[in-house]
Amino acid sequence: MAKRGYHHGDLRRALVDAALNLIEEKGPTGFTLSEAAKLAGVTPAAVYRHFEGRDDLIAEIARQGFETFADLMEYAYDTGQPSSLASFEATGHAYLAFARRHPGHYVAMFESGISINRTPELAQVAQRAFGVLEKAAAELSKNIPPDRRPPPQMFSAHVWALSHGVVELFARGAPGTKSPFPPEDLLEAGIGIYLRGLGLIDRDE
Amino acid sequence: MAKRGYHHGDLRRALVDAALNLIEEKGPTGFTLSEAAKLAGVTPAAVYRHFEGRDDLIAEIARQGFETFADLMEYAYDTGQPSSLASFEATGHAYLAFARRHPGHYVAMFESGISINRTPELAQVAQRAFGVLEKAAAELSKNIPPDRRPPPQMFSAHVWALSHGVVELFARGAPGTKSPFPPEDLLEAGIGIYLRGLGLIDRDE
DNA sequence: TGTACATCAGTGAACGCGCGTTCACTGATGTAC
DNA sequence: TGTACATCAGTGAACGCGCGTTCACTGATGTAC
Repeated sequence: MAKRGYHHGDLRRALVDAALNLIEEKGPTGFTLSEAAKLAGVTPAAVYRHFEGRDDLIAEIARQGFETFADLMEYAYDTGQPSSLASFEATGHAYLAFARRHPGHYVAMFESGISINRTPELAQVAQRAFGVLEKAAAELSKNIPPDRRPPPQMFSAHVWALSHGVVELFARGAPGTKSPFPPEDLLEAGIGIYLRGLGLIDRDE
Repeated sequence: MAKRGYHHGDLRRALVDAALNLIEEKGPTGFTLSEAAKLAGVTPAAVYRHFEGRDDLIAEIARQGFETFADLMEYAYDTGQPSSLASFEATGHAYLAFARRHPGHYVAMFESGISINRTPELAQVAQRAFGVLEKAAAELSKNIPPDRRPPPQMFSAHVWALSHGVVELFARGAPGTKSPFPPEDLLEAGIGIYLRGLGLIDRDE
């Protein structure tokens, strides 16, 4: 058995894990401080030794989520280099992969209602994540003739919106809104068509 | 003053309006039955004369929302006829216009957690709305050579996802996630690039 | 037109519940000597 | 090695709150005669 600290060992982490499970199961609304504490085998009051309160716990989950998210995006970007096209496509895949593999984090980040500017630390790590997408978009856009080149921020926004929409509508157990296509295929095809529209992929490719 | 019914006149409608205002202001979480009743100038218990409970009230709001949404989509579609391209683009605009003009309805429909299959009536009206988009996509796709034509359901899914993503990320007062572009422009440009990618708009147009 | 009656929308009090948060405390762990 | 002490993570009881929902009721409105 791993070394334990004072009493519980690593309650902070245990609370984060418990809260993640609850968020995954019941959505951001279904999560309560008390239940997370109970899941971690601890009194609700104990939570206050590690977090300022409910919102602080959610914010910490979001922060960890953005951290992982940014790492994945950066890794994907590097994987695609030196091709700016491959890098761009890889970040798109990474987005969806993150949402699938870390649904609780994703919810805490985008649906929990906590502000991305809640703390400077949170804002910074979120910016790191989005920065990767923007960088990939900026480099890719250099391949477009200047006269028909949309602002790179615009087209990273497009990819982000498409990815987010696919996640929300089709990648979740969202009741009643099922697609006949796997979300991965849907997103990949969508980005492919989009890039063709920008003239970045050959029409017959 | 308009004719009043028994006591309140039209409490059912007043409750829906009150709930809509609350949802717009505070999100789906912030809405409570008691507060909606209070806003309508009535005791919480009175709500049960008109709705089975909290969820039933939300579902009714979603139903009305889908009704309006479907009407707008159909109107937009008709406006674009006989050009399938114009019809398709018009439904895209209608999507965003609806989300902007009826934010409370939009939230009740897509973010409240109520299932689209809660009642057959709700499922039916939702299907009517999405059916317009699918029809527009199907007609448009006839202009694409069969060998490079993606399934029309796929491409209505793309437009839906892009629209939803733009709404969620950029069209709302979502804290911290602002785009330097108006959501309308963002969506229009995105759909334009996408249609170019499908070969439905000339590259130089 | 006036009276007696039926209807039923809305009242007001009450309920049980779980929430987030506070507080003085306890007792296991780590540390100094 | 053993003892006295300090630390502080977690306890347990309590709080005030607003929630959704129920119930017997009341009294304004509509209707029959």
